[in-house]
Amino acid sequence: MNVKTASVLPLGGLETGPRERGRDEEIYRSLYTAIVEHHLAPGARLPEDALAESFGISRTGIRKVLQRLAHERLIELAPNRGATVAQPSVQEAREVFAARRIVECAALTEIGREPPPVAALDELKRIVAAETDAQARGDKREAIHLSGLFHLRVLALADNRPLSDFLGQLVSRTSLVIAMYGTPLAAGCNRCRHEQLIELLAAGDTAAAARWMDEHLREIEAGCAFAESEPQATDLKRIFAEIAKRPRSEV
Amino acid sequence: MNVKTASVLPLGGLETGPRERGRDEEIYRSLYTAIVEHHLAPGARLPEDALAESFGISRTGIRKVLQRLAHERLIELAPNRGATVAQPSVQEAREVFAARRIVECAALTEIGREPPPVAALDELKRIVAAETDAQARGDKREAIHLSGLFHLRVLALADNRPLSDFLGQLVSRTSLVIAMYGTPLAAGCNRCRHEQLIELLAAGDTAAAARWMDEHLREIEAGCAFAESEPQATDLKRIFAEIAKRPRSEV
DNA sequence: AGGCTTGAGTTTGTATACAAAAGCCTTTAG
DNA sequence: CTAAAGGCTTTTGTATACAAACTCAAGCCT
Repeated sequence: MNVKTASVLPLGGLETGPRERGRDEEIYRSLYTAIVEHHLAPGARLPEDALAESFGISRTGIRKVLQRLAHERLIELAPNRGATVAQPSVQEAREVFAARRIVECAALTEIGREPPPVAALDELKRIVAAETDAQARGDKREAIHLSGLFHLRVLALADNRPLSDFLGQLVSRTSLVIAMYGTPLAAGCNRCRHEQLIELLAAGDTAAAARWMDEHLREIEAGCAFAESEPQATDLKRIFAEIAKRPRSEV
Repeated sequence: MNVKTASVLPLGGLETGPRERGRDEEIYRSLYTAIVEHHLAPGARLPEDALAESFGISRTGIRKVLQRLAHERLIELAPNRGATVAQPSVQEAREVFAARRIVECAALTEIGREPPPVAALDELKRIVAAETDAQARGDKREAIHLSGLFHLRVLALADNRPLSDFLGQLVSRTSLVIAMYGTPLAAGCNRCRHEQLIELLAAGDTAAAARWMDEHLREIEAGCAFAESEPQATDLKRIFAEIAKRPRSEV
């Protein structure tokens, strides 16, 4: 989609800007990934200077990205205090799950009674397969990512952009909630489950699909141990260097 | 809520910054109001220079506000082209209505079976009364504003912050849709309708309330004539001067 | 005569500089 | 030895300057 030039340059790049457009989109992507994949723990401070240096641009560019993340509630922006990775409270966590139940279930009952196109179902099957594979390899991060992607692609069946964007936010925040309150075993039981939903969708039984989704989300929520967590120090440069060199699973 | 100092200063203020916090919140509010109350037509250009001069701050502060509005999809931010008031396409308009149906109806069925607290119902009645009054005076802008507020306060019964924020965005965008496609008579039939919903809520009949809401939103959508509209030139300074001196209805 | 190119003027993109606020550490007095 | 106060450092807030990109229009070439 974007240019994806060879911007893995020495990171201490001499020239001020490689002039490729979508540079800040790339920076946003890096920070986003770092947060939802738990490379940055909730509560971690994000000083503008450090970020600017890490990405080789000035604070001006960083602030734009930070404000976008703040609007998506992935970070918190306190006046004169700067940015920190958001730490959703227990109440916020429950509200995120409640919102997901409402949106995802309602959208599922709204989609037409006839089964979705086979191409869409095939894509869902591919995601589940990749999810199975990731779990077999013990790659927890990829598994969480693919689980979120599955929910997103299911909602895409409703063909409603505002709703899809909103669920994207909720899925991201769910990732934060799991970072704070999630138990390791909670993410494990998704595999078989997601396959069940595909079957219900293929059969065109939207009512059953909605009921299934409600139960599924309640199980995930129940798998969280809502207790407090503590912040931890992080070194930003190492984290982003690792993210940059990782292969990217298609969005 | 915020300090609300006497910041109606001569507008050509000599000192660089009055130092009151919430200054850009106030600027955001002005722009937001100008857009949703149709003082700024869809497609109107919003040059940073002109806005900066109008509000007496530099472009830096304006850009922050502009990015927030862009994220809420009230304006569109084209690279190297600047900001314009969003012009939702017909498809986007329909998606906004569809999203509202899904969210508002589902939230209504989710709220507890017992009737809401009397204080909440009283507030809704007050809003409807103000709405009736505004329509009697022929104050179309206030009527639209109060109609949106009514929907927002109804959803507040679900007590879910993410959902409320999302509906806030959808209501704003509905205002834009009406600016582009709305027929003058469409907004007129809301009065009696809103009273009906209060009765259903008071009776605790959430299923009927959800059905009512679905039909209500479909009627509003049906009241729109989905055809094209043309941009128009605007003088920013006069618009914001008028908004600043207008009395503000709460929230 | 029409389309393409080139130029000025305008608007946005980005960096940097400076000022204000918050945090932290030292120092001092009780 | 503790606690409060003061300055010092770090970090953010804001403006401004300069560079790049786009718009629009006039002129030139085909």
